[in-house]
Amino acid sequence: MGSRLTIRTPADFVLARDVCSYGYFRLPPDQWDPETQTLTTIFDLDDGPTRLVIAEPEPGALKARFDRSMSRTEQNEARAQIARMLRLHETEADIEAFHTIDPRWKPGGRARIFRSPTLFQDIVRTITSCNITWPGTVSMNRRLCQVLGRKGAFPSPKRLARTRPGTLRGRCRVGYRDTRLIELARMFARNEIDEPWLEDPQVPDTEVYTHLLTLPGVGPYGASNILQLLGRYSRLAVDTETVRHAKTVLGLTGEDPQIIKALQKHYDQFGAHKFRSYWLELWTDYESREGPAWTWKPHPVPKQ
DNA sequence: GGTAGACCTGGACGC
DNA sequence: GCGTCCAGGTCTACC
Repeated sequence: MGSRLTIRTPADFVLARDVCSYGYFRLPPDQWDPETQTLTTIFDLDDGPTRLVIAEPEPGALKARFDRSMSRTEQNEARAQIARMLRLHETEADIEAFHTIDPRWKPGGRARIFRSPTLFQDIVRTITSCNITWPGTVSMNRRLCQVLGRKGAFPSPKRLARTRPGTLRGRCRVGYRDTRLIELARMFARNEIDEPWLEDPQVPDTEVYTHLLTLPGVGPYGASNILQLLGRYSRLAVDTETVRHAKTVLGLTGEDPQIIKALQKHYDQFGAHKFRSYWLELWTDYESREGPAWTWKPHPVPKQ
C-alpha cells in the first residue's frame, strides 16, 4: 500500500491550467494525462525512487498517490517538491500584483508557470533545451532518465557527477553538453550552489543573473530562463522563438538585433513581471493553434 | 566590446 | 540508404 498525501492549494490554483503552462510538463519523467487530468512523475527521494500521480478531485486540495509507503521525512520532502513544481508558494497577493500590471490574464487566472521539483533539474532542462529543437530536448531528457535515473527518475547530481562524458554523449546523446552537465552536477554535489541566496528576494535579479552566467553551459538565454524558474520574472529569455513571436504576433519588423531592442522596450511596461506577460502571450499563441495545453497528448516514445 | 566559427544532434531534403 | 544542409545557444579565440 503506497502513501497518499493531501496538499492544500491557494484558492486561485487550477491543476490542469497551472501544470500545462510550460513545456517542462511534457519532459520525462513528468507526464500529463489529458484523459484523467492528472500529472504523473517520479521523485528520487532519500529512501529511493517513487512514482506518484497528482490529481485535483476538488478545488483547493490536491491528492498525491505514491507507489510505495514513505517515512514522514520523505513525505515532507515530496510535499516540498510538489509545491516547487506547482509554485504553490506564490500567494494570491503575488498573483494579484501580476494581474494588476497585466489584466489580460486576470479573467483566466493565469500566472503560475510550471517548473521542475528541483533547481538542479530546472538547470539541466534549460541546458538541454539550448541549441536544439524541442524533440531533441525531449529525447535527451528521456535518455537521461532511462540511462542514469533510478527507476526512470531524473538523475541526481551525485549520479550525474560520477558519469563519464562518453556515457552522456553516447547513450544520452547530449553531444557537446556532456562535460558541462557533469561539471554542473559536481557543483551541486559539492554544495557549491547556494540555493537560498539565489531565491532570496533581497538579492537583486542582476546579481543572480551575473552569477548564473558563470555556470557551465549557461549563457544569456539560459541564465534568463533560470531566473524565471527561480521566480524572478524581470528579464526576458530571448531565443529564436522570442524573435518569431515578435515578428508574427507583435508585428515587429527589421533586423533581429533591432527587433530584440524593440521587444525589450515593448515588455518594459510589465516591469518585474515581464517574462510572465511574454510567456503567457507565447503560450496562448501555441494554444490558439494546438488547442488547450491540458488536452495535448504526451510525446510518443520512439522505438529503440 | 563585438564578431566569427566550432561544438553536436536530429530532421528535412535530394539523389 | 546515404550524404548534405540547416536550426538551435554557448564558448573561445581573435580583432
